[in-house]
Amino acid sequence: MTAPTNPPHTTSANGEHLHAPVIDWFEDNARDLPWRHPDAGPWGVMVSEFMLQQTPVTRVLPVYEQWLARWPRPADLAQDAPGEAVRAWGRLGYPRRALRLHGAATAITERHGGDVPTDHAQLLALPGIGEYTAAAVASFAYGQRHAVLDTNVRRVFARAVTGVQYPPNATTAAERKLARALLPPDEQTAARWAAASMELGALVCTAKNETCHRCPISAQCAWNLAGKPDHEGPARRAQTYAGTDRQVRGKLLAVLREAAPGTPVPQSALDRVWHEPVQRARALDGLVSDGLVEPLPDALYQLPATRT
DNA sequence: CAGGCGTGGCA
DNA sequence: TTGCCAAGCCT
Repeated sequence: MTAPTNPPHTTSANGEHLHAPVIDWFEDNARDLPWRHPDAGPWGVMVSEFMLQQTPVTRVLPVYEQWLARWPRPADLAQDAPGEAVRAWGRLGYPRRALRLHGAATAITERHGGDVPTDHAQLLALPGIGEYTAAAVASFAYGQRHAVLDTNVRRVFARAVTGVQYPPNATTAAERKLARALLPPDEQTAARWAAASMELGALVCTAKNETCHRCPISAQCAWNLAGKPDHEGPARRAQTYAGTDRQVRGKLLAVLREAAPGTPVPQSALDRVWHEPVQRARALDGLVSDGLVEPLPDALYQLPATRT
């Protein structure tokens, strides 16, 4: 008994047995995404993170390329009207992200000399950047050691470590604690681990139709070893869309996006997108109060031209 | 902290 | 066809 083998209940405490296989797998299987290129820079990483919030990679790719070509630095975006950001956002969805990205670019220009801040707390203070995005930018763009806990990583941890099919609906303190505990001590390794564990969740350990035979840690996965039991408990509440204000907002904004810059749209054109006047008015009011639409005299509307 | 917030692809 | 899902944030 000279070799100090770990007691079984502590072998996964720090995740050492997971780091190397997942990172090695990542070396061979990472997608070649533009924001992973060195020339993308922190701004490219940040733009990609905004766009990837709840939106699939395939839809982000073309918009990302156009965005970076048009606004290669934060100051370039800050100089333009917020409505131009909303217009360029296209059909990515959740257009308030475009407004917040514009606001973040403005703050970076005014407060950080035009450079994406390196500090997690300063990133977190920017509009549209929450716990996940702050950690992602700090880790992916600057190689720092942070727990990057997105839906992919949460699912990987739920299965590999906790042994359940799906993580809780909302991120828990226990998950954050686990993510920190699993973080490799070395900064550079931690950054690789963050990207690798996320990619594993995106490509192999997916929500549906996971492909465990391609997983580098299937032999150590608690969920797999338990026979992949089905999720217990209430299903995630399905998000409805048809007939909601969200759908009406989307239709209204689509009309305004398609109008040429500097060409306001008459209310009558907006009225055609939805038959029910009360909901239509409520949706338009919501867009205005969100700053996504700017009302003008004479019942005209446009994407926001004034910087705030 | 539960709910609001877009959009499109796929099974 | 309908339901589910996709690198969250904000209030």
